[in-house]
Amino acid sequence: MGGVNRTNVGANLPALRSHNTALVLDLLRTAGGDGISRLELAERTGLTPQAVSKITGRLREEGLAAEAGRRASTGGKPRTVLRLVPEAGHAIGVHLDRDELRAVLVDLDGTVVGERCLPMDLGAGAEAVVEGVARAAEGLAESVASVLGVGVALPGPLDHVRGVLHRVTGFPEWDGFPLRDALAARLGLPVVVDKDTNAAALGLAVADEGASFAYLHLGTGLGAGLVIGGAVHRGARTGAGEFGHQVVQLDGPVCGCGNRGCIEALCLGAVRRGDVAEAARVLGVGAANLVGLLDIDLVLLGGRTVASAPEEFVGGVRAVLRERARGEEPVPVRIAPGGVRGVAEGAAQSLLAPLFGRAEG
Amino acid sequence: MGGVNRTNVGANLPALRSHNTALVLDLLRTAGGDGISRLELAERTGLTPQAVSKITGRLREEGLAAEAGRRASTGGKPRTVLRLVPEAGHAIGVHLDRDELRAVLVDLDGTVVGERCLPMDLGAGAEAVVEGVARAAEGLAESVASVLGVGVALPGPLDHVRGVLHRVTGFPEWDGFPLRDALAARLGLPVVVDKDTNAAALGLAVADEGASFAYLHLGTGLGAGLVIGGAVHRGARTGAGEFGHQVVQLDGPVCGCGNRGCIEALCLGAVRRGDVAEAARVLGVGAANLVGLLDIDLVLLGGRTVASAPEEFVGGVRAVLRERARGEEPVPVRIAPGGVRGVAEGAAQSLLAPLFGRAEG
DNA sequence: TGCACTTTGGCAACAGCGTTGCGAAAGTGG
DNA sequence: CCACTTTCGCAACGCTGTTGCCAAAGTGCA
Repeated sequence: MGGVNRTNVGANLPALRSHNTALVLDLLRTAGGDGISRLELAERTGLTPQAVSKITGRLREEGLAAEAGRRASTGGKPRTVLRLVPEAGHAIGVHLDRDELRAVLVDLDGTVVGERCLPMDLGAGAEAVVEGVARAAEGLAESVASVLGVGVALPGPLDHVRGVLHRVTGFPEWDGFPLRDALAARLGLPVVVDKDTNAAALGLAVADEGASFAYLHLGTGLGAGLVIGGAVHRGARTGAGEFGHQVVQLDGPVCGCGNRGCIEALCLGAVRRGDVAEAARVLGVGAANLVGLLDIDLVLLGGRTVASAPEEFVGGVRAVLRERARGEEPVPVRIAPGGVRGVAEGAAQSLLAPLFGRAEG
Repeated sequence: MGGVNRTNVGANLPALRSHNTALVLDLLRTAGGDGISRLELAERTGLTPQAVSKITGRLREEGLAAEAGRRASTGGKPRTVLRLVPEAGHAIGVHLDRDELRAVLVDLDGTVVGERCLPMDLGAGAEAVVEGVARAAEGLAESVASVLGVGVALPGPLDHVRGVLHRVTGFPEWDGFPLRDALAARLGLPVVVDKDTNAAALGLAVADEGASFAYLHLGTGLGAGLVIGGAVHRGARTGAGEFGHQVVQLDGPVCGCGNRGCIEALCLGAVRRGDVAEAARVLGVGAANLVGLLDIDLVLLGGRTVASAPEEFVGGVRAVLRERARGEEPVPVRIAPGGVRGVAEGAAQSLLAPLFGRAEG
């Protein structure tokens, strides 16, 4: 995690403070509108009530937290409920898809408070696209006092750390383009670039803290976002989640990637033939492989193709997982919530994540 | 990490102190016999030289670290080299295989300073096996002042957190046996139970700090130990690493697990037919799937079957990975160092790991 | 041989973290 | 109305890494 977590770096007092502050903010966020009391925060964090009081005191001074009524008494002074002040900060998330641009403005709570959607050809060239994204972001940012930054999600492999695109599938002219720096220079704001499936996974990870799950996205291609222990796993070269080109059929039909028997080729081939049941079965075999390998606790499905026959896909994948579980409780399969805005919302979350101690995987 | 890392728990001063201490100890360990100076420790940890001096001062008082000569001067006072005192602590690692028991005594450095190996039938019943392990451990512990604990590694699924066995493959009588508690009660020492592949992976992870790799073990079965970011990934139910029953051949030959087209069935089938090249190719396809999914940076091979034809297996797996890399630098494939003692050594490391801030994945 | 300079690393004072001790505030229940 | 419970802030505290400073221990040139 960001401050003190999972790193081989020394910790000092400021790091300790920001770690605990982020922890409290995260609990305030997940508590949502119901709020949470100081003593509950103390129990959940393991800190003493006094430490929580100091931390929440600072947060209230900064305007990030506020008192919000009180609980019923249990025989003594009733607990004061605290809540996050969502309007204290905003972030912009942009989903650059092949044919459209969708930008959302979210508050600290993750609630969408503004949205723009316009047609956009990814092949129109870097300058035009950067300008389009910048205009959309500026338009959204106008309505609020300050914006933490802009998260951009798009298909294809890229370098998440340096914010450089590799080979956006079907658009070779983007190869090597430093999207993050170009956009950051144009907007004067922090920018984070991420793969669309990872952004979607991050958005989904906000709800279930500490969970491990896979988000399988079946649209014009097939990809996955992996969340392990609450953090998006991107791998050493940000290339993790290459789910579509997992081989599940030795010497099977040739795939566009050059290999044989990739899930993507088999799955989309079946869809093209109208055999949704077979597509779901192949997807299920891949999902079962993934579940077995990583021992995750949830599989979420999304993407246009899945959306066209959600129940068949969920049912088909679920059947394979149940069969493989051999009597034990199978891993649940669900449609990913969030719909068409999921990727853009997740992209915005990549800016909010550090604030809540959810660092890079 | 243990104290402050990757957890949603609050941190206080003692946690901060133990985190930094563990960090310094870990650097002292990886420096090995060469030692490391205070200023290098400061650079590597990001702490100030003064903080490092205080920490190493405490370690020297406790006998865990010592001065070991000095570096050449660069124009001023030469740096004093510090090193870990390996004899300051020991741990015992036990590898319970189907037909033999191997126990090692290692010091803080991980060096094996004692070993016992005896035939042992896993089917001889819980009491007999526990007693055998206990005697071996006691025999090894005699020679040193104090032992941190005992790590036991064995095949088959188990609950690493609670130390309870599930279904040791081929030995149904072990189902549900609380091995950790039984052994801890018998020995009066902390005990950790782990799957053999995970223990081997942990042992290998000690060398490469922060690395992500997969250890593929091909013996009488096929399993994997996954190390992600320096920590062994066991998954929610300690079931991660089910590599052998990844399906890579839809509707392929039936496997012992009931599915069709599992890597294990295909791979061992080929070995049985004497077709090592095909076995290596199948293993390579599985490895490539894994590399693509997790974007790891290394594949290590081990186990009796691999050891019988190491170059063919490494070459075969490497060929598949190179083909899939499509021109980019392929992920390296190597034989896992450690040999027959690797699992036992890794089991011992699970006791040492917390001391060096390497916590449970 | 001596002196200027560089580098290491310990001593002491310090700021800031969560913790502890304690008491005021704000309820319930007889 | 009073005893009791529970919440929560103030103040003092212990301990962390940090900073300022200086002694120690080398090199290199005159």
